[in-house]
Amino acid sequence: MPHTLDHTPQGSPTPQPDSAALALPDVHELACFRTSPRPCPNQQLVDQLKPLREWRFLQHGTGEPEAISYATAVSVIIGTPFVITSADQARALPKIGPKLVVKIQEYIDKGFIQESRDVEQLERFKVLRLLTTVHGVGHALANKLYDDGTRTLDDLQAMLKDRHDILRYMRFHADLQEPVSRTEVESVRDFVRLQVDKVLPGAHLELCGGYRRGKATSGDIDILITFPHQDGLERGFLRRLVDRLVKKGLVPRDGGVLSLTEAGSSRTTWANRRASLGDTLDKALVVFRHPANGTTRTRDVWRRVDLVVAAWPHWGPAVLGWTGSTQFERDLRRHAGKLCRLHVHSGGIRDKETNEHVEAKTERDCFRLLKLEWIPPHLRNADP
DNA sequence: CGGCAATACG
DNA sequence: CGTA
DNA sequence: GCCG
Repeated sequence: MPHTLDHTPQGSPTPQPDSAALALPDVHELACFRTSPRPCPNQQLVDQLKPLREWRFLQHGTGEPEAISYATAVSVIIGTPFVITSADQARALPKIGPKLVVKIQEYIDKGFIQESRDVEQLERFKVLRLLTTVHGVGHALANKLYDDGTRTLDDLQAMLKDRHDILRYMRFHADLQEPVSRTEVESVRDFVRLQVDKVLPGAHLELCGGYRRGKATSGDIDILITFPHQDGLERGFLRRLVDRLVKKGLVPRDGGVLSLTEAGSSRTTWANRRASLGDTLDKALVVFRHPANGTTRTRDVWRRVDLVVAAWPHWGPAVLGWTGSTQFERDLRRHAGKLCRLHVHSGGIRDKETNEHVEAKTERDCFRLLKLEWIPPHLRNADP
């Protein structure tokens, strides 16, 4: 059983008060067995390790071992419910090996990590971070551009004269870098809901992503849509919604739709072979015009919105998958594959053997299927 | 030394 | 390769 | 980078 809220009173009931090794709770290696609040007890340490993690992401990409190792290590520290005050305590944590122990020791001694400060000063680090803020520019292209001399966003636009998608996107880039407050996220959802209801009434909208995890601000806005108890109504809905948003001027016709995939619709409108293999979600990544309101917004602003339409029988996995955080999802799927012989993805849960879909209408159904204790969204902040 | 979450789409 |  |  996981440590739910293990208040370990530091002292009295311990047999040997002289021992430095007071009974501290074990920290599970998987984020889906831990609670990950934000901020966490070791927030300052996490803040120090964050640039090192990002640096590896920028150099190698998010899927490479060099990056994953740091992501998992930082995630473990986030999920550690006590303040780490010694190298021994660090060494006892899963995924924390010799290299990380040295870094943590340095932090305990000095309150900072020199390599972290050095990385933040690196020209290459700063520029890669800047370039990858552009939609469509990942670590590979960013590194190539840097090697070719790119240092600013103007440089980038000069270098990518043939990438019309990226050039069109740049018109909105400055707005899209601004953090979005929770109240603004809710306002955008209300604007979207208005249009959703006109396309087809009866939809249920749910804000996911960082917002649902309780973050004070969000980078983009994840809106999940379903039609409760009405399997099938969602087919073709997203295209009609996006068409309407474009016609209304809420999404720029020229470059406002970054991508539109209709995996769920195209597959099921074709024949009635539902629930067999990999139902997927329809999703649209758009640039959304959030109209001025005269008070908090004196002008229209552009916001990144992800619209995701899920069929009602797969609502649970959809909400679970789009709530995150990234590390929480990784560990969840690792656990599912390792112990439950289940395939988990945002479009559904399947038995690895029979390949059959397992119904999960709610998020709690997913936790139950995976034999996990419920972890509320605000304790799934397993990434810095 | 192999594995590290997942995978469709453009 | 880049994105969620 | 860490683990089995």
